[in-house]
Amino acid sequence: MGTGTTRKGGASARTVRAEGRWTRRKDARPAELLAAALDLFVERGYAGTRLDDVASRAGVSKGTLYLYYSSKEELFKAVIREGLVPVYEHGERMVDAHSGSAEDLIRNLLRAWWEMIGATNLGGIPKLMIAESGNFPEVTRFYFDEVVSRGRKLVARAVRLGIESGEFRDLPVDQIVRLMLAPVMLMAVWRYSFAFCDTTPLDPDSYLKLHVDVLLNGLRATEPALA
Amino acid sequence: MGTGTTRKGGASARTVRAEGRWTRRKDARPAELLAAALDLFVERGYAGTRLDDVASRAGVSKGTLYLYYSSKEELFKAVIREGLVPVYEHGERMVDAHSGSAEDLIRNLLRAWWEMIGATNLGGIPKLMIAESGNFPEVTRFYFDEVVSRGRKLVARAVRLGIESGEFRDLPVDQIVRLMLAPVMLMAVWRYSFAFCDTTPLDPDSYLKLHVDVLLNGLRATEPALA
Amino acid sequence: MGTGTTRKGGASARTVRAEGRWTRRKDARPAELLAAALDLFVERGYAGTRLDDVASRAGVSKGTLYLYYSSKEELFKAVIREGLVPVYEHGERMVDAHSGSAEDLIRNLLRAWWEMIGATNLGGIPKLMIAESGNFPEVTRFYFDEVVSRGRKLVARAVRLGIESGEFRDLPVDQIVRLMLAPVMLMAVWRYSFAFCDTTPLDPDSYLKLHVDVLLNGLRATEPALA
Amino acid sequence: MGTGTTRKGGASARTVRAEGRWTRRKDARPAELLAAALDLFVERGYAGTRLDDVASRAGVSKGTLYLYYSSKEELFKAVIREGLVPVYEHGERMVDAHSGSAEDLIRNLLRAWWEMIGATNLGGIPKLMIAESGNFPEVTRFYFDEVVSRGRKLVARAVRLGIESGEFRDLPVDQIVRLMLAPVMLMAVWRYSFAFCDTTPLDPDSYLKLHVDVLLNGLRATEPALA
DNA sequence: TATGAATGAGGATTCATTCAT
DNA sequence: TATGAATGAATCCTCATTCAT
Repeated sequence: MGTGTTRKGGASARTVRAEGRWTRRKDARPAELLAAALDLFVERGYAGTRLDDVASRAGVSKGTLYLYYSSKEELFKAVIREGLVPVYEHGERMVDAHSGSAEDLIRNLLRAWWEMIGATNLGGIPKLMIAESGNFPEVTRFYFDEVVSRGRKLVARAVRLGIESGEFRDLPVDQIVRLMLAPVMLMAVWRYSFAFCDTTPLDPDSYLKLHVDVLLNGLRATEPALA
Repeated sequence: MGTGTTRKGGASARTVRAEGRWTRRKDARPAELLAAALDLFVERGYAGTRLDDVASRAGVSKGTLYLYYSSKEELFKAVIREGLVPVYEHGERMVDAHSGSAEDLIRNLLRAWWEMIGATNLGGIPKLMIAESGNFPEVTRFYFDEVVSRGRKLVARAVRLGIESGEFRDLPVDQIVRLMLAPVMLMAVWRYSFAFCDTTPLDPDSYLKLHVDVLLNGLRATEPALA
Repeated sequence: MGTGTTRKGGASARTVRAEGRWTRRKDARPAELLAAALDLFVERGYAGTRLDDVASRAGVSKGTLYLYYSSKEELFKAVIREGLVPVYEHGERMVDAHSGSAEDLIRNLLRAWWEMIGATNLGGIPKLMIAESGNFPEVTRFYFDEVVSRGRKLVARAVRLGIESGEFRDLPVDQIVRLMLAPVMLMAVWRYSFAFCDTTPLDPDSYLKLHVDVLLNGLRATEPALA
Repeated sequence: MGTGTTRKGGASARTVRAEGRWTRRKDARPAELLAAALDLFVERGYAGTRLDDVASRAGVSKGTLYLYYSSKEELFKAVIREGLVPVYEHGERMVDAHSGSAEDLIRNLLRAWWEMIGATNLGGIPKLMIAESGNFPEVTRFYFDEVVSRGRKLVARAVRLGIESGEFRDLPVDQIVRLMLAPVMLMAVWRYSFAFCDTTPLDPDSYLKLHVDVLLNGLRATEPALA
């Protein structure tokens, strides 16, 4: 998987002779391993995943794993650490760069989250982290600080913008943030848990749209009749 | 451990049911076992839970577990099966008996869910089921059919009531149902995953109140400005 | 092995019904396991010994070992700890009780050491400890303090007796002690290392006799020529 | 490590042997490798020593080891084979060349053994061989024949000289030989096992002197009073 | 019904060995 | 000649399950 696509980027292929096959391989390995591990951890949980399976899904032998990660736990930590943080860094730049209505910003944020995380296999990480929180308190704390908290802060900035500009009513920001995130987060979790049972599956786009519409409508300040 | 004292309380039950002196005990055991198993499964996951620990938490020996459940998997299934179904039966009777506004019904349903499930240790079951869905497809299907689907239907009836009565706008019911459930469900999952990291914890009551307020406000039909 | 002989002690066999078969078994287990472990550790070294082999030599399964010793290292420690210490306690009582010439005491001590340790399979412990000293510093220290040091002190008391009574010349005691112990110790080590190569094996009794004769003769005070 | 300096000394050897520029190096490698291997084998035992560590201590990569020794076992054999044999050849020439009293010869032999073996890191070989005798019977036999037996024969010649010349009593030679060797041998073994625990360490020179004094005194023929 | 000793299959981890470069 | 990435057999250890009492 990763190998094929990587090779496409012919630019680097030009230097193949200089780097040697192994060099290219060695550089690609960690990413391949993490991808395989993520898939299996999400599907079967930490304990239910055999390193043998991770290895063979990544197309290497069991021993090779240990050249890159010194234990199953380290592999798990790497999956969590390397997973979402980069995406959130992107998100922060997005908010920094924004100019326009809070409403637009929120729409964009939630949509971006879905597109970059929820709809990709990174979306399995929240489920994984929920499942294993009890067994890895330190990793959980890392995830909470680096992902959950940052995500909340991101959205909180947008909400505060809206309140300050008068777009939204003045409601407790941290609660609003949770209300905003819950449906998207849960939809991601759902994909990796109950989706296969669900005979009336959701269309993510329209669900997302409805969520934002209803929520923003509920928040809107221009609502004299309802107060 | 708790066994001795429990037996005491069985004195009256013994005469009432006119059964052998072990009957009360026999009935009580599974409940104790299931409670212990639920707690541990939720905390550590299925694979991470040792039957030894379940047994000692329930105050019995490991062998005794096998008198009641023929395998770890059966114990797990029982935890799921006996857990939420009775509560949902209660919920159905609640909707059947309701007369009044859809708004009130929804308020009552969500509050009842929280009080009977979210705030008790039954609230761990959704987390557990999410975590183990990949390893137990059949149990997951059972849970989905008997719990998730029923819950959705329950809420769907209330939403439809509101639409029919003109309280709510005419929006896709199944999506609205999900929007309604997501925050409460996630709050329950949170209690068993990230809560211990969260330095700004939520007050469930005010959060629930806000959720219903904002959501119902967003749904309200009297909203000419938004069309 | 241990089982059969244990059963002989009919006195305890009388209470068999009361104790049950397992009880007797359970009590005997640690000793059986330690005996098997000692033999194999001595023969193959720590790393070269598989717990599987220890178990099957003791007539139990691999898992049973772990009911008594929580790891291979703990088993090793137990082998060392339970091995020689009791014998040395016996030796100390021997010196305490002694009255007579220092020469006799030394003869008795060395002979007793050989009979109780060197000639039994406890004699493998010094070899084992020498071989593994680098890998288990703490155990080595324990062994040194509880066995080596005590043994030296024991013999030192006897030597000092002889010097004080005028039987021996006044020579550095700690060096004399080492000279006294070296041949017996090495003979024990030899049994578990090179003995199988040695086509001219030693008769321990006559060797021991010669050692004591030559050594005591060398120490003797009535040696005008050497002063 | 030592490589650079060693290479320097090879300048003349290169021209003498008229071989490729790597020849000197090629010859040097095994010595470096054997030295590294000896140190680690002695410290940790055969099984406890990783070839990775041997390689890095010798300053080469793991693969390089295999250019010189086809397996770990071959490396071990080489360590034993190349270790003491040359020294014993030297010892034999020493006895051949000797003229003088048996007493002097024995003093010289034991002192030479200590200086060339016991006090150097070759002294670890006896410990190593004791520890691994059970796992390498063939190597043990080699060692026994080429080292132990030769050493005994060497000393036996000296003892017989003394008996024939009337210096010593007529006692069983093979046992006397063992008595002679035991303290020095054990002192060497000690350095690599319990020395680090020993708070009252031995001065090898005075110990050796005392040993020879007491032993030879014990052997002396002019002892009418003691018979 | 209750116990807990015993079992052994399963999986994480290590490390000697190979081999493409 | 030298490297070090890759391999997989070997072994420790865990824990669900059994069964004699």
